[in-house]
Amino acid sequence: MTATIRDVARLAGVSPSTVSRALSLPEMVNATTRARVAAAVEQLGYEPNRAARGLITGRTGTIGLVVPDLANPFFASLTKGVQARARHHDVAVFVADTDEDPAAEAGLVRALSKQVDGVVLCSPRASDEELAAIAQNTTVVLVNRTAVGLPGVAYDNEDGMRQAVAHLVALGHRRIAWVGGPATSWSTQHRGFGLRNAVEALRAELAPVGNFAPTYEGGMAAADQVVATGATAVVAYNDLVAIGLLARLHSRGISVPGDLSVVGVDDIAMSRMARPALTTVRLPKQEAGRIAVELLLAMLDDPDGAAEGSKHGELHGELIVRDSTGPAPQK
Amino acid sequence: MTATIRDVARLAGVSPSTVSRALSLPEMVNATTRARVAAAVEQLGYEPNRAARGLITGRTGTIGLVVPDLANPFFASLTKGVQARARHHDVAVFVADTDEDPAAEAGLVRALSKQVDGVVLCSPRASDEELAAIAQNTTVVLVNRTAVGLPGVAYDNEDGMRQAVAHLVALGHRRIAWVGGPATSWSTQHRGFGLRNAVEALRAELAPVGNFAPTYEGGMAAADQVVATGATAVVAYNDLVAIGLLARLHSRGISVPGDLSVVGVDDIAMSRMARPALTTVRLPKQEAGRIAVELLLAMLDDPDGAAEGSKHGELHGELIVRDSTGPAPQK
DNA sequence: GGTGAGTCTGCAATCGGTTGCAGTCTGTGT
DNA sequence: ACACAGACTGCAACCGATTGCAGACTCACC
Repeated sequence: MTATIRDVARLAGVSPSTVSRALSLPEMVNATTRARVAAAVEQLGYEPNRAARGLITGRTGTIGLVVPDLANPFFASLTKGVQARARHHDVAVFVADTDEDPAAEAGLVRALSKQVDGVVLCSPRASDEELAAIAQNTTVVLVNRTAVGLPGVAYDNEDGMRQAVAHLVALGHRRIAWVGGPATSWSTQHRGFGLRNAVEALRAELAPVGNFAPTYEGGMAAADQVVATGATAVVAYNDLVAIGLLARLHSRGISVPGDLSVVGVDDIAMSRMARPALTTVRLPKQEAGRIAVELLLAMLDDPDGAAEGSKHGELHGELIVRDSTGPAPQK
Repeated sequence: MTATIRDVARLAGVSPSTVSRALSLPEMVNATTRARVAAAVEQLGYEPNRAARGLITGRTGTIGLVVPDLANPFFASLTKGVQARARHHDVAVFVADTDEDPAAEAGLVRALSKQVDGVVLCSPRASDEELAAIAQNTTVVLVNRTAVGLPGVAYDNEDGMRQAVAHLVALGHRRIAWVGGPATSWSTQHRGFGLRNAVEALRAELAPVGNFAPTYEGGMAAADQVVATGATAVVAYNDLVAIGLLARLHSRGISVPGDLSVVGVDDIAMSRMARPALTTVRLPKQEAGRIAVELLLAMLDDPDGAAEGSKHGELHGELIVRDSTGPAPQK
């Protein structure tokens, strides 16, 4: 059906080996031969069979991506970034969605690992030990978190929280509530930590209201507790939670930002469309995917990991001020 | 590194052929031998190398999915459905995002087609001819549209529009505006058609305001024209457009649903969170992905297409009434 | 006991490439 | 004229599976 390397060889009047070399090690073959091969390749529209190549080289030209939930715009953007960068390197991407089920992750990665050269893993909930076990048999790059000994790309959450708090304090807020995401989530821990530091440095006060699902519903559920803290501003785990807060606050007749300022994290598309438009810490999502791919491919090209230094990527957020934050209300 | 079929054979004291058969054609091998093989497989954690198998069978156990934009929640849901169903069949999915560039599609599908058994293609803009050309060399299932001669799964847009119009007419609306998406989009054409029919059947009046980008910005841009038509209700191409409308109407001080009722299509997550919560025609998105996969796999198993009858899937939308529609204002 | 059918199992070819090794050819230095 | 290095190229083995074909063995039946 489709042309094989033998067809090309016949047409060019050379052996298959020469064709193979002309394609992968061009400097090893005579320029005129190379031209004949190129012509034959062109004429037949030949493209090497990846399965056959992979069989002998041990590389598949494919990477895997595991995310908790594709329908979450944060992960969708991440996937876009991974995908675009991989295509740029002529690498295909298997996407697997765990449906927010951390237990399924290990199995998925194991199944994937047989078919790919490496995996970009987005696993906010798994423990460091679980991750280490997974990385035992597969080349893995973490994304959106770190774990000792494993390469990864993550956000500088502390810096992001510092920006948010500085903004709020400048607006006169002194007591700031914090709606955390799942307690086991890496981001929850780091954002909480960053927040505590920032608040302390600026002589304000933090009022954590506990852990909630990282969803719109989570935000709705948290809203009343936020109000009860008496805080004049709130930082939410992410934008979905912040938008949930907005909804519940609105229905209780609490004005944003008049009575309460709200800050999210992520800057998903929806945040711009919320009412009031959400002030948030924008995280470069596609960028994270891109860097993760680069990291992974670099590791695959250099399995000994000589380039230890570059095994971590760190990305910075940027505060986007919109309409959900304003001056603290006068007592 | 990992166990091969030879290792298993040696451990079980049989030939590789027998191992292969024990796994793929169990009834061909003696029960006791089969048990020995099974034990060896278990002990070694053997799993057949897909590349090697694909080389000889010509099947890769992989399908491709091409979508315009993963960041669009509609396509993200679709992808989830495809992905879940494929995993259920132990088939991996390559995801490719064309970045809303119809020109890139053909190339992408061609590149993909070398590596997969078939492709689920979501291409709202391409012409029937372009699709036919693509399907020449690859097994393709269309999704979210139809084209003559090609298998696919699509929504019954006319039925959905009928539901929307019936709802609006029941609320007393007589003049209904229609904000179309891209003119070349299959869905725009079919929704427009369905709308005209429904409006005519119910003795109402349709006021089309032209074609806009299928985005929030598109909706913002369309809003003033909608108002200018004097309609008391508007059906938007999709939810993103509807939410854009909501935003612009709000900033102009036009009350929804007091002055104008708004209906979207899709029911993306964001619609529930809009203010007012959006009335919309819910399209079963994951279901579409699932059915497309089933269709594709069936075609692959039966290349002659004996099962002509089942080559099309049709899905129905369901009107979800929320707060953006209400009684028509009294003149 | 011999024959034939039937059931398993193994041999070896094959899929489409890649690569170590050896051979050919050309050109240069002496 | 000869030896030798260097540049290409081809042969053949190999990656890890699947599968047509044939051999081995069992069993029943005549």
